[in-house]
Amino acid sequence: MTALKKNDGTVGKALSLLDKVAEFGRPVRFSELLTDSEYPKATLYRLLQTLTSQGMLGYDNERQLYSLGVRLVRLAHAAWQQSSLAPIARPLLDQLSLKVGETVHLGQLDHGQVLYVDKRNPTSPLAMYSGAGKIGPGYCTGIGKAMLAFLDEEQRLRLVKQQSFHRYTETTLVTQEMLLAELVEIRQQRVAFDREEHEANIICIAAPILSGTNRVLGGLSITTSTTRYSLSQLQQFKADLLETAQNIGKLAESWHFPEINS
Amino acid sequence: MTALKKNDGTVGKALSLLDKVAEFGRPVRFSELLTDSEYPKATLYRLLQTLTSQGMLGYDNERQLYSLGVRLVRLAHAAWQQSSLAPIARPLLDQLSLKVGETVHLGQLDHGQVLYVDKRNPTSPLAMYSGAGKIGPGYCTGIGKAMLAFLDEEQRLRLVKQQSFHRYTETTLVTQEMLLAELVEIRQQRVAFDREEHEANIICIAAPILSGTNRVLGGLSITTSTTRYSLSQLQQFKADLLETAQNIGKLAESWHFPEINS
DNA sequence: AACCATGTTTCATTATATGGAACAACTAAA
DNA sequence: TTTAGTTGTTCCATATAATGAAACATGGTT
Repeated sequence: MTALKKNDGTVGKALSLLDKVAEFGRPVRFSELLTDSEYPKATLYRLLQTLTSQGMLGYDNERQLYSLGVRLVRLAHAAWQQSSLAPIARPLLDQLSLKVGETVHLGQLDHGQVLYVDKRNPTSPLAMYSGAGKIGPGYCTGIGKAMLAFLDEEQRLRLVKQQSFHRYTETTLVTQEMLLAELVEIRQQRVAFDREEHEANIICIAAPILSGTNRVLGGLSITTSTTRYSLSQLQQFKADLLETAQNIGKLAESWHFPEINS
Repeated sequence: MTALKKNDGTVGKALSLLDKVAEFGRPVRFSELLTDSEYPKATLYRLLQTLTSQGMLGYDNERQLYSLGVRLVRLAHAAWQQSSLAPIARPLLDQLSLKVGETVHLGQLDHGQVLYVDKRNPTSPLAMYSGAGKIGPGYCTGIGKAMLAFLDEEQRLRLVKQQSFHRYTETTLVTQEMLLAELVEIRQQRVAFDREEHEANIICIAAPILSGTNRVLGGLSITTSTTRYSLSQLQQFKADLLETAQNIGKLAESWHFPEINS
């Protein structure tokens, strides 16, 4: 699941622990971490101590539970602002969502998966963080396939091999071959569809966001349900979707950072 | 500014680099980091390599710029969900904001500063992340003072000493003594006021969120401007504020984590 | 009182990080 | 074209920090 785990010394080990804690999805005991840890007790213990003292983990003394620390929230705010497409794309997302009246997602590639960095839901405005930071599979979401399709061949093959191919629904693509064939199709059409591949009744149309040099920067999708639109009816959004995606790409491209005074 | 920097070995150094990059607020060059770095070139270089390969930093090859990585956004989503008050408090914030018709903030303590983890703005529903993750000073915000006031004496003194006491406005409390005196008052009244101490024309009433054992879990505030309410009129929110804060505390307390099967 | 599970500390050994200096690659000036 | 000046990358002997087996606490259970 977690892509590469090359050895980056102590720092790598410490950071992998953060993922471990995140995986649990709840505060976790030392012993729980120990059981499926590759490190011996003392080592694990000191790593946790370090991370805790650094504020990357929180520790509840009474209950002896480790959880992800608030420092992460602070850092992520900065990360989101300075290195995601979200701040740039914000007004364009607003516009698109308003125009089509459906849910709009903005995503980026992260280790072959889709990291959602922003979302607009025209019916119910949502509280913050409810969408950003979530991840989804690359091989069975519209944004994921759109981004994979437009990578250069080497990267594309590498990331396709990394996919876990879990069969979520009947239409999920479950082999590398099926996915690769679909990606060819997507490159031709310039849009990807999610045909209830990840969740029943949920469909979407998605496009990649490309830089001037055709590097994949992210992906954009319009999501709806089969009770509202048929797959073929989604085609009607294609023009608006492509236009917005292209505009975001342009904006990101021209986003040269202020003065770099050395 | 950055509170404690005890030596936590290599991991500590690496993490402090993340803060450095975050401080810049924009993608940054190697040489920029080098100039105000306490580490020699080679060391800094390898730390950056490690962090980049770990996805904690992103690197733009063409422009040679480091930025905070997407992995942080993913981790932070988990952190926010599992270790902040926000998910628990969400419905109560909605309720309070709706009832009083003013902006509501939810914050937690982070190294003597206020880390805002959620926010409700009744007039303009905001996009995600626009508020969560931001930090504010502890000594001149309502939530900050409310939380400081209810810490045990040892912690309170320690954190008060850490404050930087910058004079934002005429009413900012700029000495430890003034702040400590104010904190006594706050403990008596059970609410704190921000009397335009951080920003002109912005006032708020705030209360701490306490556990059953009176540990400070966070703080809650109702913010408005002097054009809409006077300071004394803010009193009218006191009952609702205290009730909500208490309910959040209770909820958090009873939030015992599912099964901890070893 | 004896036992067991969980968490913490010690310390000799080993592996890793360190940083001065050399090396590239690229620009700007001579 | 040469020379000097940036900025980024690699080397390698040394110093430092991480390691982990085992001993030690601590608290709960029979």
